[in-house]
Amino acid sequence: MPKKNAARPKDGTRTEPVLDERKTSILGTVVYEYLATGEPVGSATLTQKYNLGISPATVRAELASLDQEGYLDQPHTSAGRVPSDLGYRYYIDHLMLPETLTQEERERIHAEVRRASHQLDAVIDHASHVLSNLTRSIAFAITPRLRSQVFRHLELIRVAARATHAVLVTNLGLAAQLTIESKQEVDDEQLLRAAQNINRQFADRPLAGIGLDDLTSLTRDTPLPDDLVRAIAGMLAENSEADVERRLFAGGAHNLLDQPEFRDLRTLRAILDLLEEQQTLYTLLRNTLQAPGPTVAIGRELPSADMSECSVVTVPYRIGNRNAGAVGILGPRRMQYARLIALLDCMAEGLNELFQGETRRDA
Amino acid sequence: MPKKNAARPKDGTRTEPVLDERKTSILGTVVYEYLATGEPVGSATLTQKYNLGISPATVRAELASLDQEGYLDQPHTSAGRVPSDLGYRYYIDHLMLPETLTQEERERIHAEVRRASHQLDAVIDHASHVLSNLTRSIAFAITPRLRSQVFRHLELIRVAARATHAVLVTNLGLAAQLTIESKQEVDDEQLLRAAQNINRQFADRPLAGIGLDDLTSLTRDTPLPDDLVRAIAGMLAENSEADVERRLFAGGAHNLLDQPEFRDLRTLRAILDLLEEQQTLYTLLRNTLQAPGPTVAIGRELPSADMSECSVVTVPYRIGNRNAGAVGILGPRRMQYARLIALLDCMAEGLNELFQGETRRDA
DNA sequence: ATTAGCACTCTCACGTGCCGATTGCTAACA
DNA sequence: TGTTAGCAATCGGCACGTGAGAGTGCTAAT
Repeated sequence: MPKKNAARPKDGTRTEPVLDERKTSILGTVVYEYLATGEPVGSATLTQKYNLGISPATVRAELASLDQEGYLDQPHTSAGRVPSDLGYRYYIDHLMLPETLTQEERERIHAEVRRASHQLDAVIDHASHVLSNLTRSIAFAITPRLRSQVFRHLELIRVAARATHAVLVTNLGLAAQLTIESKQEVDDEQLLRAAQNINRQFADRPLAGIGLDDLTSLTRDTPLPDDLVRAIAGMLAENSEADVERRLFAGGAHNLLDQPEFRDLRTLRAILDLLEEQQTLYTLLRNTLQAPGPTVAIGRELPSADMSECSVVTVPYRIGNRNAGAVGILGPRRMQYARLIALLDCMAEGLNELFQGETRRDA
Repeated sequence: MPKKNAARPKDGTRTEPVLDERKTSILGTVVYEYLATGEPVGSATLTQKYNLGISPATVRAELASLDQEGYLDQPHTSAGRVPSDLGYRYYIDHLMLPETLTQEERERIHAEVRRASHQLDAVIDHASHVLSNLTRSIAFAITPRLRSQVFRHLELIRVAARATHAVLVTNLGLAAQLTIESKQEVDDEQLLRAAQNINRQFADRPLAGIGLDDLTSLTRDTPLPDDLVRAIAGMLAENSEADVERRLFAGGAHNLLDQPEFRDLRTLRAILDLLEEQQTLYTLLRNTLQAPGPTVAIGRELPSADMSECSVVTVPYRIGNRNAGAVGILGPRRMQYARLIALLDCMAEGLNELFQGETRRDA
């Protein structure tokens, strides 16, 4: 048998193509069939529904081999085979045909994205809802990093002698909020003058270009406490220690109830916990933010053991040329990867266009 | 038998006390026992565990009577009795003993409320999380009405020729956002001057006292389009047509998975839908906002048929002397009403104190 | 190397029968 | 007349057994 392991380089590939042609074909068919039906696939089904040119017995031998190599799993002795994490991985990296949406679908998604276009939170929220309905999975998204936005206004509010509330408004209308505790006391007058200075100096400047130097020089004549200035700078630069976390939107849990994978209440509960806790999903999106395109994580590839029955597909969106945020979906491992990737890509593209417009208007 | 239907007036009472003493006693015992065990209550249990002074046969007769009058239900022929909506209602209105929390519990709750005290959204979010864990139910809450807060700053951002984004900052740090479409075009200069005027005029004024008159007189010399001014006024006055909806925080769905009532996936799904949709819960809280104390709605008393297996307890919280928002919990009808009411009361009290402090500081 | 045949294994659905819990009824009783 | 004891009847739930169906792995033949 000729081994056609063409070493086509591919982004995000984690497995080398090491299976011979026949194994490849059988693995691909098993995954395809299982994605379609949800039933474990046996040798009979394979030979009857697909023209493989070999007998069930041979298929069985190959299945046993793929099983042993870790690409397939067997729910129980007398059941067919089901793809393992590795099997899905191989399928996605080497076998899957990219799906293209119809023009109508693309336009509908783009139209949906534009609908709530004037409010940033609403855009991201709406996008995740649309995705959730479209994919019948959990969809989640984070708002753009501040550094991809343009400074508009900073409001400093004294909430207590040593506590200041900072509200940041950008070109996209986002109001990032942060409460800062300072060691020294501040009064309204100080805050007002500092805010005036900051606003005058930074008006319409991209946040990416504002550093601590700018701030300290600015507030030299309005002596705010050092730690307060540093916190404000941290907020603008979106440092991780300043916990100005971008908001995470997640929804669509009810879609999971349809999936047989979640009949088990324990896994369902784990996923609901995950949604409430937010941190895990947030980190997940943040980590894939620098990826050039869609990222897929399958089962135990995911950071939490609670998600071992799930897969996550994420894709970043851009503002201008800068990756700014990301959207993703969380569903059972048995998901229509090709279609979901296409949908997510389309959604990201819609967001890109939307934000492209926003920045152009400001440039 | 003497009928001691003392007509004690009570807030929120919807049923008259019409049952004789023995029926009352039996109904109360059934509810009490069912709340404790979750098992349908039969005549044997009642006579053995509680000293009623009558025989099982007599109890059976009374149970049958209460059943026929609608206070009790029977899951199936050979099962004990379970309280109906009406039964719970009667219990809550006439039989339930108010529960008082221990000093330690009260202080822990108050401490929790104060923990995230400097950011309004965080306060409400945190409160609902605490409640959710404490009650092992779904907890939800809405942020305070604008009219109970004090104007701090209004920022007007031009997002398109005919679209303006308004960000309102109050003494509590809340940034209400609203995108306004106007018929005429506006430019940055107009918006800037209008915002300056508004901010100068309204600084530190209670939002409750700001009306359309104030606004129109203000913007007379900075001619913004009429509809834009009206929209801003609507935003400040929090008119319903300006959909500056206060945010709803809801969480704790995973708690429901423990409850046997939600083993049925359909009802679970309905509740998850409800949480995502938000409008129903929002309206629920809004409608009970003017109540003087806790409000209980049981099963079919609730506005949605999907909640027929649930009960909701809500309680408003105040800023100063004004009802400003509300917190609530949603759980199975079989809930520890007395305890939950005490917890909610305590939580509301904590919020009251917190906000009382906020306003005093501003006054 | 491939294939047909076959025995084996395992799950699932279904039917059965029994147990326990509870009721409503009736007749006796205070 | 209200209360009680006794009793037959009803029903849900559980354990058990059984049989069908699906699919495998092995072996021997091609």
